Amino acid sequence: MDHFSLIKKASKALRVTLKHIADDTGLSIATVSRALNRSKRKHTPSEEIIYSSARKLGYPFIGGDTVDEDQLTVALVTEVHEGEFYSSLFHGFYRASKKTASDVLFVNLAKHSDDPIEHIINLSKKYSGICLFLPNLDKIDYSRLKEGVGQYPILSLTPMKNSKIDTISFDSYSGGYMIAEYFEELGYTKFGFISGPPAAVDAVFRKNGFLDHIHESNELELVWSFAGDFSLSSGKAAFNDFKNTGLKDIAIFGCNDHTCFGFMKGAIENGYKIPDDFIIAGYDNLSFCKTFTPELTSIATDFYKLGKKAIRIIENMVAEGSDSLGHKTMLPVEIKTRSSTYMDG
Amino acid sequence: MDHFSLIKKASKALRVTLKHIADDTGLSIATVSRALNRSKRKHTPSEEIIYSSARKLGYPFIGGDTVDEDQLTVALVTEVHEGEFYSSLFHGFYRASKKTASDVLFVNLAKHSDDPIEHIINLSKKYSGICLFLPNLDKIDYSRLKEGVGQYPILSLTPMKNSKIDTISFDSYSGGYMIAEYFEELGYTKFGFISGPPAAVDAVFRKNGFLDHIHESNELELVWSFAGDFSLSSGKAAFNDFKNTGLKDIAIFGCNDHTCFGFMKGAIENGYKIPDDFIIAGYDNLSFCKTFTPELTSIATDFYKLGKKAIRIIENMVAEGSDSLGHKTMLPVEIKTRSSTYMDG
DNA sequence: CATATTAGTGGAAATTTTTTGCATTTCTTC
DNA sequence: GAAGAAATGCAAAAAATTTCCACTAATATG
Repeated sequence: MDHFSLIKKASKALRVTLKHIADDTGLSIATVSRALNRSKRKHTPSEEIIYSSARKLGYPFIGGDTVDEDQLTVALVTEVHEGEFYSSLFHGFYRASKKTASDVLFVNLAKHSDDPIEHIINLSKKYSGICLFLPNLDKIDYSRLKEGVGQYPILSLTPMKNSKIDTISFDSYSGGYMIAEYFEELGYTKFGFISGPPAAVDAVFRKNGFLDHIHESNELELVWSFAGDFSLSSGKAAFNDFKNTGLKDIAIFGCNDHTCFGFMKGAIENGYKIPDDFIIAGYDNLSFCKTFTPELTSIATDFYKLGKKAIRIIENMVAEGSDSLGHKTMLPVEIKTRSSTYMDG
Repeated sequence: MDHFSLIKKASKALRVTLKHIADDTGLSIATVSRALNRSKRKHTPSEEIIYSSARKLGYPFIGGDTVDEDQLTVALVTEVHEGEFYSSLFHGFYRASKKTASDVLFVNLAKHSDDPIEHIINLSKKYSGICLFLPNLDKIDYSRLKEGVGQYPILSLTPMKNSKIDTISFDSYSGGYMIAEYFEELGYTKFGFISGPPAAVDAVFRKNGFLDHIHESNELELVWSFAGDFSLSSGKAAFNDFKNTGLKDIAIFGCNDHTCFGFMKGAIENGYKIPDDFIIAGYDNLSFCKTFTPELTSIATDFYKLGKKAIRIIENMVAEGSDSLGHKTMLPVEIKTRSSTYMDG
């Protein structure tokens, strides 16, 4: 079973029996039993009514998705949002599940749900392991979760400072660092930076990596920075700020691609030439990096590898009976250099 | 319950009982029963082993996701792929599920699965209704499906010619038509067109709508067309073809946004000015339409409305006990005009 | 038109599964 | 090493499911 699911609330688990269905449909228990156990559906009126009632009441012995023995089922718990990111995440895990013994089931958790933590704890009864991508959870949530699931394979895909739960994420720090190194190799000494929302731990790591490399060298200097929020419009705002400084020959790192697109859009509309007037690199390697003119240099993250590694970690936890104790796994990222940072030809 | 799920194979449903778990764990049936029925988990070694075995074997009475009475659960069956489209689709249905009495569960179906049709038929036992987005299914598949589920609420989101299953989709024909009308209003008489893959029925409708409006008027003329495949690179190829014609002052409709981005990219690299040298409009209204320079005029589809309408249709089918008989529902689309088709300021 | 034939159904017995009472064992703590 | 707490297994009790059998209604047959 590889599910994608989102469950709302867990009311008290009163077991549904054939008697309930019989009462609900007005038929006898015997009839209900027979209808549900027929190997081939007959689609008679009674059968339709029985199935419909069984679904409504949640009778457990319907739907033939029996689990393969020795196959783990890992739940990837997220909130669905718009944007390329979620498709990439799901698709990466989905591909990974085909290459591993385990299956992945996508559980969408409603943010405003009565009690998301309680809900995740319930999921732990059903699935062999859980991967969480829920950037909105705070430390208290994670503590409750850890308390609730006990020794259980659980893994967060959101880097958390000082978390008691194992995390796996991309090595954002190195990503930022690589950008700075690359800018230095190209001969730039004046650097600029557009930050993301301070609450996004991941964005802060990107920033730290970038700035740390600058500070390691006396030749390199951060001459401009702007507080963005990951959005296209904040990229545009960043450009307007940048324009007023009159700076040129500067290498800019925007901490995600969207911000860079906004910045470049503003620049092009104001007659700037990229990479002549400045060079710029982003983070995420969205498919649009190759669409934009100039094509945007960016840090690529591989969601297939993330999925594979996450599943492997869960599998190991299950096999060894070991616990999630706050280990951090970082996945390498890759720089994709394109024409936003060098001349064509 | 609002699930997102993908199920692989359905082996013969041998019912899992406490005895199986007891045999598997080496504990007694009584111990297993007690462990599974405790209101609060204790996370003792035995309990962990019991839960793990229960999960592995697929014991049904675990995981407290009891279904709300009178609430329908609709399964949206897709294959997960990369790209903004799937996030938008999932997010649209997800938002819609919050506004309706029903819940949506996303089922990802492996294309290469042993027998996807058999699998969907099994899903029909479990869920109140099914929405399919599986463009790869052929007419035979749909017939088998219809045969297998009998009178059951099922709905396809892929337009099919002559399908026996109800379909709901965006009004692609009108989308193409609107583009041609809009081009005419702007005063253009020479039109160009880049098609999509012929297998994509939806793309063919877009084309038909566009061409039909051209043919309705004696003033309008299709002076150039190119066979694309929805990809960025086919858009670039289209531009190279277009360049050789030397045409100017032409209004081009690319049957999806990606193709247009490729076309515009090629044009800009060759020193063309948009919208001065030609105007262009796409289809899908991807978020990147606003990012590109010039911003791309496009046909917007509203996935929230699609989800809401699809759920309503399923709800009606359930309420009236009516059948899926090949009705077609078209959802209006909207044109978003941007600077790829008119001057700024 | 009466009479086989067939499919569907409910009652109740038979069977299976789950829960619970109770004695025993195991583990922990002082 | 003993007392108390927790966990376990056995077996009885309870609950749930399946099966047997008789009955009914609809359809087909002579």
